[in-house]
Amino acid sequence: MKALASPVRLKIVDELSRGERCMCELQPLFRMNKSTLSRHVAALRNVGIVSERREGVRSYLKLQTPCILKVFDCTMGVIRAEAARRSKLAQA
Amino acid sequence: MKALASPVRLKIVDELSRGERCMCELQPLFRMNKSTLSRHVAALRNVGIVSERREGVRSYLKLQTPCILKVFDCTMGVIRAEAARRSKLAQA
DNA sequence: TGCATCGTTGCGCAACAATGCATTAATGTA
DNA sequence: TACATTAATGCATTGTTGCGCAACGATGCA
Repeated sequence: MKALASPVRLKIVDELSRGERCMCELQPLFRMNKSTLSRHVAALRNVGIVSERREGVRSYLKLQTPCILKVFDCTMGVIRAEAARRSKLAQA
Repeated sequence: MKALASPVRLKIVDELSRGERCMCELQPLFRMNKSTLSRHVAALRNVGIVSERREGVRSYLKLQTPCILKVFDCTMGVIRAEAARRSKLAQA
């Protein structure tokens, strides 16, 4: 869960949910230093959420756990329910 | 996701998955100071994972999001797959 | 009112996580 | 071989989180 507790890593997972990507393709999507991005990806690899396939000098990343998309669904449900609850409170 | 990125809070969710509990029932399950536990519970309440019902001096907590149990399933799957991968590597 | 119980909040400290810079390792190409 | 590209790592700095202690607010009861 810690590995998913970061907006940057969630965005990486989201991007990989649409297909394999190499580090160099991810870099333009983030403003951060490439070393920082590398460490975020490493965090996801270390826990097995993402797998790596090297091809020459490039390393291609793949989402290893389709069920994570269900996790996102659950999360969005919680967010929506909480937003509804708050607007109801504000109205009252 | 940050709210679930803590062993303590995961244990709280697990306990609440078996039914409503008050703070005073949770306290014996943890060695920590009650203030710390209170903060962990507050973190879960703030994002809407857990809801609260006051009854006199006690506050009863309830898991608001059954889909979280599916998240646990997914997580266990990742953990098992990663463990298998590692033992395979170690063997080779 | 006085007192006990349940839970929250302010504060300071220690541990941990995220970041950029500089460097290094591995691979491909001229 | 020399050089460029891709990715990982060591280090220092900064920001965030977890924790216990002490104090506080709220409720119930004698």
